[in-house]
Amino acid sequence: MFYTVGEAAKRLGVAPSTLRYYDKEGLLPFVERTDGGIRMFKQSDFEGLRLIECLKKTGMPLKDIKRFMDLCSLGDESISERLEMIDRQRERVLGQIEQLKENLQILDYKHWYYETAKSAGTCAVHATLTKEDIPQELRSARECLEGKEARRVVRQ
Amino acid sequence: MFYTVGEAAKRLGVAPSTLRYYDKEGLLPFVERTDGGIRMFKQSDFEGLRLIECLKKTGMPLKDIKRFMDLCSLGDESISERLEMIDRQRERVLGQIEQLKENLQILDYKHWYYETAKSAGTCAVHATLTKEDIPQELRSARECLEGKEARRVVRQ
DNA sequence: TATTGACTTAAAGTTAACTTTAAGTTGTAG
DNA sequence: CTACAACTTAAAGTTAACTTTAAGTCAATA
Repeated sequence: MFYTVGEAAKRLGVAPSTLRYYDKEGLLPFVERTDGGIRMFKQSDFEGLRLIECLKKTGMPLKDIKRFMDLCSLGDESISERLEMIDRQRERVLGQIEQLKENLQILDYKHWYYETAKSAGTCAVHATLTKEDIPQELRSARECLEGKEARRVVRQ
Repeated sequence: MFYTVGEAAKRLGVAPSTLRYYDKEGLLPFVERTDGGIRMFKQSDFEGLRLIECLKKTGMPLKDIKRFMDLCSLGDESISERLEMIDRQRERVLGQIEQLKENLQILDYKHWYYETAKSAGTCAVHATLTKEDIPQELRSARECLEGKEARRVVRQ
């Protein structure tokens, strides 16, 4: 069972032009053609496409994804290097999640800030509040916004 | 105590040209100038800059950040709308974290895949493995890669 | 007061990742 | 066999977010 570029694109939720572009950039060396030159996406091609999707959604640039695909074409010689690329990407994703969680805390603080201001009818209410009025779990985000430098305690 | 654009940029870990660009785009309406036209970043400006950083790192486009800054300039009238923007961004971040976690599972599966192939010296080893050989927690990621459509069971 | 490094702006250049356009080809349905 | 929708490529266009360049100004130090 085969898919044309349009059908494959629909199944993946991307534009056909995107798949053609990826192919042109060398990300899809596994896609075969009819004698007439029409791309035929096989069932097994979607595994590669889903990995590309995964790498792209975790921020890997297309040229690095191409590098990975090139390694795949090299066969068993390149297993270690592919593993290294995967591991580096895993580390990056862990870092991204951490950073998003930190930024989420700032947004949580801002949510509280504007909820409070909305109730009071004015942002000026925050001048009347003390540290203790800030919900416990939002205080560190508040300090981050205040721009307290992460202090490094150095003892000699 | 004031900072020039270069000092502020260093403190924030960005290029001075970036801050000038943000200013030109209207993201920094709060930054004042000397008579000679030199930007003077005050301590309190850094709170705005850190919020911009937060919104940017969570994927908000600059034009939306500008919109938020414009709302801030409007004063208490715009509290509700600012709250809505913050809440929408929080939702987006929660979604981003979820998506990263899903993609992390795929990378975890690929890590196992290549670790196993590396030990065996060939990717062909995976043809000899059954579902049961795949670590429990990696099976759903594997199925995702295989591209099983999320099946909707419709009973009449 | 002269030097000098950091500042200013406007405008052009860069990069990634597509998307669109134009001109032509393929392959299926009637 | 013809029509027509969907395919093909190459090349140009788009967008966001900067960065670089060029020409000039500011302000702290010798």
